[in-house]
Amino acid sequence: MSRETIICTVDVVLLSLKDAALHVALLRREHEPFAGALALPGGYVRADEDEDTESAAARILFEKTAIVSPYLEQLATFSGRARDPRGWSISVAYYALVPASLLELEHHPEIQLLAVDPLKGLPFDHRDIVQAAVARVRSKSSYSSLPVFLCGEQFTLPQLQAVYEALLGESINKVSFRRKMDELDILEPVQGARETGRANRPAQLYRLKQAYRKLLSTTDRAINPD
Amino acid sequence: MSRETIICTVDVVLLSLKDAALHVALLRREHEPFAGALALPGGYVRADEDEDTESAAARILFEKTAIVSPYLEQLATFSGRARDPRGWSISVAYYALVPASLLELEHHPEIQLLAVDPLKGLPFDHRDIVQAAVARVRSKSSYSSLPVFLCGEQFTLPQLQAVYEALLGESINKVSFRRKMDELDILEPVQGARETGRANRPAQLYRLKQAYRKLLSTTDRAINPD
DNA sequence: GGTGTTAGTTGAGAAATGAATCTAAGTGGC
DNA sequence: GCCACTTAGATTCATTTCTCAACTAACACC
Repeated sequence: MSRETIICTVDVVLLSLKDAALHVALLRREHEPFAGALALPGGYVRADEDEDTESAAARILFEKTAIVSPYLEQLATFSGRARDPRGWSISVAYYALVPASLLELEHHPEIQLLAVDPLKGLPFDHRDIVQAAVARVRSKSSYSSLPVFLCGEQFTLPQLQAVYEALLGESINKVSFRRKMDELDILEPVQGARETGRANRPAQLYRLKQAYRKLLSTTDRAINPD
Repeated sequence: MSRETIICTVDVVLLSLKDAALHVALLRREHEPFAGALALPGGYVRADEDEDTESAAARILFEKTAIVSPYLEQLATFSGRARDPRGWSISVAYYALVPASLLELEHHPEIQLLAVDPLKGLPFDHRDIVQAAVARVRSKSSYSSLPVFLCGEQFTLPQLQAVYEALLGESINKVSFRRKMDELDILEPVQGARETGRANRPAQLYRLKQAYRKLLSTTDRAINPD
């Protein structure tokens, strides 16, 4: 290996909300180092197969979890000698947001969901990577529409507010929240659809407007992490 | 070259303010491809020499321009087949902010400063990278202390406000600006030091508080691009 | 000492925010 | 069928925050 040639990997931080707390999806490693340990899904970037690192991330996430995330964004690149016992390495980290319904245990028995808050015991620098992803998601949550990707296809405003509150760790004023959602102008009511099965007034169901449903290009989003 | 082995480079977007407009520092390429064209300073990451990609960026910036930037932050990683005629490649991009005084032409004759606003004719995907850096700087300018790194060691509040206004492209209310600076609590007046040499009331000189003068760690900043 | 120019502060009016209240729309008890 | 209960969603209004303009301050120059 020439001195300018390097092994490049990607790691994916797959986040979801469970019991009103952020959880990260981890898999048991099959190979050394750290065989048997819980770690982020990751793998090698293949210049001959992958269009770029984002498609490498999507490929690896799908190969390892069979999940196609509606939101996948580049987080940062981690490099150095300390992060892997085998020596200097580089990894482009991505983070993905999926609704809890996509991670139901019966369909994905290999995925372990771990709360991100007291997070410990991860191999490599995966704890740093997860914390970076969590910080980014929480930071963007205060002024963007990011959290809608943690909800399912359709959701009510009270549900969405609860998601924001879980991420930000504080309660939000109902009027302010609805005003902000109105300003963002990214939601549309699902005509005629209301919540069902509760013993009180059912809430209006909303969904992301079509224009925001498909992913923006990676660079657009990586650049304006806000 | 095995299929999982890749050439990894870094590119540095060195930004400064000249004539109230953002400019990017470019160098003439010595080698093919695009020999002779103006391009971002960049080079190979060397696993045997560089601690990580950030120190690679600092090393390359210094080797090519003799500049040590007080602010250097990871921007994003660009990859794919289209960005380099030689084939699939990957580059970790960093951006740096320096005061105009550090770029005076007599000391750096090899550096060409180009306004970032109508930016065209750059090789590779360097235009995308510069635009990403500019978008990031502008975006962070609205709520952070980033722009102080475009000023010199000491500066007055009216000078700093002019820098913010140049970046944001709009005028800022004087009271709001001073209130925000006060809240940020990152500046301290230089005792006894005031602006000199103008025919009116001289302004108080300020500087970044010591705690903010040294760089934070890359990951800290890359994670919270806000 | 007066004048012009820019620094920095003050205060009134406008706008945004947030807590409490009120009305609406369902279910279930009786 | 009517009433009580619960939660959705709108409204009200006090409070805070922002904005603009005017005002005072400090210097150089004439």
